[in-house]
Amino acid sequence: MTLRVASTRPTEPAAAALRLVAVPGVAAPPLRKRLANAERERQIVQGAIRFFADRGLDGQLRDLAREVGVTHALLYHYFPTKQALIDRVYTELFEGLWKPEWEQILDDRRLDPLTKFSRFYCDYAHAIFAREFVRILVFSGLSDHYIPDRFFELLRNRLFPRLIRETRRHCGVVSRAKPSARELELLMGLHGGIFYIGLRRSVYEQAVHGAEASEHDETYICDRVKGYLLSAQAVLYAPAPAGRAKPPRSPKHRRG
Amino acid sequence: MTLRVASTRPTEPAAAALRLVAVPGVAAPPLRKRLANAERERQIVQGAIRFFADRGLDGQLRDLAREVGVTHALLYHYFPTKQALIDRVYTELFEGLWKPEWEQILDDRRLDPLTKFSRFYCDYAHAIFAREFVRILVFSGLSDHYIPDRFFELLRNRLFPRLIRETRRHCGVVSRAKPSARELELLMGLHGGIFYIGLRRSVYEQAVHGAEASEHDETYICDRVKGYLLSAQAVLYAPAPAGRAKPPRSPKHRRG
DNA sequence: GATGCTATTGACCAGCCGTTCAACAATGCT
DNA sequence: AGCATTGTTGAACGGCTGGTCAATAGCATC
Repeated sequence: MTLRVASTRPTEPAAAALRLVAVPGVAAPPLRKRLANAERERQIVQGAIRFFADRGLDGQLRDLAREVGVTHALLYHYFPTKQALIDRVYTELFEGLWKPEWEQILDDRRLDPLTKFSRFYCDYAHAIFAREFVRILVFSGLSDHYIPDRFFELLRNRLFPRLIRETRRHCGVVSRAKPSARELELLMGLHGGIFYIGLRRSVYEQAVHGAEASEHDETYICDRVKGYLLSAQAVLYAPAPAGRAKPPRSPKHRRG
Repeated sequence: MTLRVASTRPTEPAAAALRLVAVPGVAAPPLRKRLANAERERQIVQGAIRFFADRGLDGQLRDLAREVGVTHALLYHYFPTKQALIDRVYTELFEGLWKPEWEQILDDRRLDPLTKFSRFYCDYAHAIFAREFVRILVFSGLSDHYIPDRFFELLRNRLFPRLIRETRRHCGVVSRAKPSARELELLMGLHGGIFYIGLRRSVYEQAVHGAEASEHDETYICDRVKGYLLSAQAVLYAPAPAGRAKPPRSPKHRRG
C-alpha cells in the first residue's frame, strides 16, 4: 500500500490537494487519473494476466486492483463479474497465440522435414514458453480445463497431423492413413518433452542443469528434433529385423 | 449435505434418536462414531490427499471434512492448522514415492542400458502417474514449490547421473565427466516427455489419441527409450560428419 | 452400570472476498 | 465558466473461511 493519504477521512476539501504532495522515500502515489475507457481496460486486462498467472485464478480482486493501481470497485465498471474478467484473460491469452505461419512452414514444399520440424519447434517454443501462458494453461487445466481443451483441439487438428505427415515423409513412408496411436505417442514424446522445458521454467522454477539455458534453447530443441526423426525411422517404420525385439520384461506385464 | 436432522435446533434429547432413523432414499447419515486416534487420523490424511489433489490447496476445510464424514472442527483436533495438514499431505505423498529398487536396476551390472532404461521408466511411470501425486506436484509447483523442489533434488542426485552414465555406456563413450548441459537436456527430452503423459491424463484430462492408452504405456515408453538412446548416439556422441549440420535458420537467431 | 477419558460436535468469531451503489471528480463540450 | 458525461472511489453487505471453545457423547475400564 503506497497511499499515505488518510483514507479513513471522508471526502474532505483538502484531500485532493494532499494527494499531490510527494511523500519522500515513497513512490508517488498514483493519484486519481481518469483514463480513456479502452486504455484503462487494457491496463486491467494486462494486469489481470500477470496477476492471475502469478497467484492463480483464486487471486483476490483487491490485490489485482492494487497492482493495477486502482480500486477493486473499478474492476466492476469494466467487467460485470470476476469470472467475466477471467474469461477475458482466457481469450486474450488464447487469441494471437497460434501463428498461421507455423502451418505455412510445415506445408512449405521447398523445405525438408528436419528443417520444418526444427524451425517450427524453435519458434513454437519461443512463443509457448511465456510464463503467463504456461502458468495459466496449467491453472486452467487444474480447474476448468478451458485453455487446455481449446489448445489441444488446435494441436490435434492443425499441428499433429502435419507433424506426423512430415515424420512419415522423412522416413520415406508413403501413407495418408490416420496417424496411429503409436505414431502419435512417439510424437507426444517430442512435443511433451519440449513443453516440459516451459514447465520447469515457469511452474517448477527449477533449472535442472546448471546454466540458465534460455539462450541455448535452439540447440537443445534441434537435438531433440533430430533424435525424434531418427528414432521414428528406427522404431516405427523400420522393417522388423529377424532378431527378437527383446521385451523389457517388467514386473507386471499384463495386457488388457 | 445428506444430513436430514434439523441442524439448527440446539441439542435436544430426541436428536440422538433421530440420527438413527433411516431416511428413505438418502444414504444413511454418518452417525457420530468414535474412532481410534490413529485410525481417524489416517482417514483424514487420505481424504485430504484426494481432496487437495482435486480442489487444490485452496480447498475449504469444511468441504474436506464433509467428504471425510466429520465436522471441520474435528480436523483441528488432529492438526493445529490447515498448513500443518497440507504439510502432512506433502510428506505422506513424498515418502514412499522413491523406490530404492530403481537405483538397483540402474546399477545392476548384468543389465544392458536399454533394458535398464526400459524397466526403470516403465515402473517409474507406473508409480508417478498417480493422479494425486501429479496434481499435487503441480499445485505445489504453482504455489510454494515444496514438492517440486524436493522431487527434483531427488532426480538430480539419484537419477539423472545414473541415466547419463548408462546413456554414455550405451553409446560406447567412456567418461566420468560431469554430465554436460547438452547431455542433460537430451535426457530431459525423454524424461519430460514421459512425465507429460501423466500431465495429459491428470491435469489436462485430454486423451490426445483416440484410445485410452493406459494399457499400452509400456509399448510407448519403450519406443521412446529406444529412440532416446539411438538419438544420443547420433546427436551427442557421433563423430562430427564432414557435411555441415544445417542450422534451422529460425526468424530470430540472435545469440546473447 | 457407573466413571473417566477424549473424540466429536455446534456455535461462534474475526477477517476475507465478490459484489453493489451512491457520491464524487476529471475531462470534453458549449 | 458552466454543464453533462462517465471514470473512479469509499463504504457497506452478505456469504465464506480458518480457527477457537465449551459442551456432548462414545468407548474402555472397573
